Amino acid sequence: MDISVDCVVFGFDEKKLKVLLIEQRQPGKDKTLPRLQTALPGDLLKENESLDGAAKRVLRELTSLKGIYLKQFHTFGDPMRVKNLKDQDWLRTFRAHPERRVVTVGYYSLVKLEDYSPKASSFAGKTKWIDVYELPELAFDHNVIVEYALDVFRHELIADNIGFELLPEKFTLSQLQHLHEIVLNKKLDKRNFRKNVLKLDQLKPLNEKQQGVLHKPAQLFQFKTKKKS
Amino acid sequence: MDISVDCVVFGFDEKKLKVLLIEQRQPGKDKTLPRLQTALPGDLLKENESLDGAAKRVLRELTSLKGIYLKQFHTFGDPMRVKNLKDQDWLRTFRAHPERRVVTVGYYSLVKLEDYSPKASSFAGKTKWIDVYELPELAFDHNVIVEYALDVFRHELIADNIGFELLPEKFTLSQLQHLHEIVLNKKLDKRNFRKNVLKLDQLKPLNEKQQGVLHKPAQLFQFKTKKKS
DNA sequence: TCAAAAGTGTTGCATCTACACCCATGG
DNA sequence: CCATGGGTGTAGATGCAACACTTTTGA
Repeated sequence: MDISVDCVVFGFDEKKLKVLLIEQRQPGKDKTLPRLQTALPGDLLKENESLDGAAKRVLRELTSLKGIYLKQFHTFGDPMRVKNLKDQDWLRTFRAHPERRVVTVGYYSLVKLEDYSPKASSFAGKTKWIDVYELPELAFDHNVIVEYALDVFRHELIADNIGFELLPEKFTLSQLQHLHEIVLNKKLDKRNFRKNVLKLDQLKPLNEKQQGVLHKPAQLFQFKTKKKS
Repeated sequence: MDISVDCVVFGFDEKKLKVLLIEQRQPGKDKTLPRLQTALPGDLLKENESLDGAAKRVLRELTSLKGIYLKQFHTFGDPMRVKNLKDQDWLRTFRAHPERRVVTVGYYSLVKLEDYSPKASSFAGKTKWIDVYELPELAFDHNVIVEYALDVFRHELIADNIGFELLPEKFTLSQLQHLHEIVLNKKLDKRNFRKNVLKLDQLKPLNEKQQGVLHKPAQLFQFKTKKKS
């Protein structure tokens, strides 16, 4: 039995909440056409690696960012989760033991898109940001895993206001609010949102304003400091 | 690499919050004295078993109760978690591959003590209920696992009022309140507690009162119905 | 009649929601 | 000077915490 980690990497581009996916053209075998496989980044756990370590490694292979928000949220162990035909065909192209059962530990991660640049080196396939609300069919049970991650993320966004993990280093309150609105899928009141988020005392106003916008430039803020939970 | 599940089974006896543990005398090897090993119930995942299935099986082997509250809460994968000496000695007494690394998926469970009766058949060792606030040193990282479980349980007790899962079928509001007080480790106001818990509309008052108590007998309640989350 | 826990409402305070107008900037 | 989003305060409603006395039963 194998163990893997899969990472649901969320990013935010001012309009959409996105998930980082790996797209790979599956070589056509015999008469069948090549299929496009889309999957979460993940990998088998190495012999001397912790779970968190494996998740970090997977992230490092995707991007060179450090200090990214990363959290284990659930473990998926259906005995059949990697057994269906198209997934098996695909696994055979790169796994030593494609037929083995795999239990996977799900992590979700929040990255600042402004800093993100894909690392070409690793992950043979191409990485792609895809709107979380418009996901294609993914490999294995990865659609389920993303839904689960999103669910947990929403709860933690409300409870811990971790939204700024998805925004640039310096951001405006409107950006933060838009993010919340998209993740939670509902409109929020501007004045109330600002009161609430400022009361949490996690944001530091900067002596700096937005530049080059065609309206009144907004105050920029910065995330104060890691909070202990 | 192996995968196991470990179950943190909580029970409540009107005074204390307890955890069900397995106690086994570890045969002394050579000159050393026999040691007492205390551990969470758990087992390796079988080839065709889901994680939830394995957790249920472990529970079934402890007790004949069905329909018990059971929830996955975290997965523990430190590469060294089963490697220390005393744990290795013990593992050698019953594991086919004691040296193998084990990643374990933690479940916690709530059982009604009134219905509980230990199943002698399985788990060679003896089962024991131990106060969660006075745990001895447990095998592996089981102390950490219990702490984690307790933490999650507290949050879910507040959020979902799952307390009645630990009480007899019929219970009084005072019993429920005492349970909350012990789990959360703080005193609660009687009137407010009753208002709150009744507002949730999960309890059905019965046409029945406590019997044989030397004070005004209390109204009995029953948990209404499984709520969907 | 005593002891022991059951049961019950109200008030003040804090929090949340709903809501509309002026401001600063770039074009 | 116009368009665009930025920024701000309040009143009313709601929710929550604090608090004390009467009731019922068994002994």
